[in-house]
Amino acid sequence: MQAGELAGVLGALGQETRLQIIRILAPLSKGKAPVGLAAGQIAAALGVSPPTLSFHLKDLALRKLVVQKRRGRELIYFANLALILAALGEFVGELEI
Amino acid sequence: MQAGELAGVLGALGQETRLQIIRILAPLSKGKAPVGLAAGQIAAALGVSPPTLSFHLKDLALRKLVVQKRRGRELIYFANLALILAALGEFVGELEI
DNA sequence: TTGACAGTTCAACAGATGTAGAAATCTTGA
DNA sequence: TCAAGATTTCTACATCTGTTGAACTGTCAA
Repeated sequence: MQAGELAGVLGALGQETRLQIIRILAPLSKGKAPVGLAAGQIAAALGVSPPTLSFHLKDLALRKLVVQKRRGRELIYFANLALILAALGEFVGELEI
Repeated sequence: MQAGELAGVLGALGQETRLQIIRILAPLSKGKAPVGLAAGQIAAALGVSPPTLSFHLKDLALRKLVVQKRRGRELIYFANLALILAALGEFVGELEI
């Protein structure tokens, strides 16, 4: 993890809407066959407008905290749990030493 | 952990200056006899002005991520590692389920 | 090819945030 | 009591952030 990168990850997760996005995607992003969730469904579930959701998804995707996959005309999003857990785990380890 | 509280903790840590405060305090805030660090020394170590440091310490103290103790005319700060690790641990647990 | 759907990008804006200088507060040592 | 030190609070300001409506892009179905 680069210097300054951890603050970026924590900051990205430290915003209510983005944290909710990760929380709703998490259980749908693991196991043998992750299913993910379409952008529109995330927006509906969270009660935010499409542009607002897209703004946050872009931020999360830039930091690779989510990944997207097209399915027809929908864009399916998945949480990158491996990266998130690695970042948090590294930080926890640093604090515990 | 209350709803919305986790985002607050992550957000507080997701700012370079505040994250550095926690990082510099962490090793000085544990063990049998935590020593902590005076506000002025933190400011000097981080290269930020006293008002700026105070602004961030207030934010961290409000969320109980740091605690203070007076020693003469200095205010010694300690990271509340138990709380930070509990919050991160709870979140990690939620993502891993 | 075209109409509708899904999502993003653009433009604009209010409000929040981070910072530093100046002033105020609190504590101690003489 | 008083001067100096340590830190906070006040004030001001530039920048960043989150949100929205409007416009745009890409995809599919008929």
